[in-house]
Amino acid sequence: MSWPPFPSPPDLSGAARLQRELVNAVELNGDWSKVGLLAALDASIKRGESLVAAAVLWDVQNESVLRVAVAKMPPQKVFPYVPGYLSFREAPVYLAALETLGTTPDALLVDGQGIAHPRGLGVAAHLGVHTGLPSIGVAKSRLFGGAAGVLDQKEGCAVPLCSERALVGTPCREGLQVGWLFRSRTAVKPVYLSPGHKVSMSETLRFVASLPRSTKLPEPLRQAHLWAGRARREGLAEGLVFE
DNA sequence: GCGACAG
DNA sequence: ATCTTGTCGC
Repeated sequence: MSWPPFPSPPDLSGAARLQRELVNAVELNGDWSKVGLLAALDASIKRGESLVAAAVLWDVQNESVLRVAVAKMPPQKVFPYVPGYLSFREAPVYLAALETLGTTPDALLVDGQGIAHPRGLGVAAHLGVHTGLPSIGVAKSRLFGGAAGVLDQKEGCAVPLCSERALVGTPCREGLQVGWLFRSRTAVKPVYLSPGHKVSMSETLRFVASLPRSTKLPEPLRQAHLWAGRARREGLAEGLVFE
């Protein structure tokens, strides 16, 4: 559970170059039926303050939180938020939180896009390729792709999220599926699911739909969101903050 | 030039 | 992402 440091490009063109290079390493297949340990990742930040990340180790079988780790990164070291480049901002602190967890999970569930990204490499896909771990992205809003059809209001329903244009240098043509629009709760805004790494399109939906959820976010991510916010507001120290 | 734009 | 009051529904 020790990974290389996460690269921090000097500018956006350098970041885009890295994304176009790493997108070729993304693997869109894999069986998640035996994923027992899941790590859910989310971050919280307030202007001028540190970026705080929470990694929640989730027991898939028992649907419970096993452990929670918190990591922080000083504002000066935090890459600016630019749509399309979120991984350079959040992945470094996610990596630190994962190391603190002390256990390598079987897979990652990340707050953000997987391959449903302008260059095919959202934060979930990037983190998956960097760590070699299977990953799925769950985003609360759209970055790339359009819904193929009308999404039913009923919870559990889904419609494909398809590419609005071809992505040069990749097999992605216009119209190719890049994820799912998933209604986690009846009459609630849907979430955008997309494969990150080592997972197929169908497994992405099957796995997320199998997770318990009381709100639009699957429970592991909701917990990560709560802990990240709590850690930031209450100034919790870095390290294991639960179990 | 204009609109879109994860967190 | 963050902040915020009221409001609606189970």
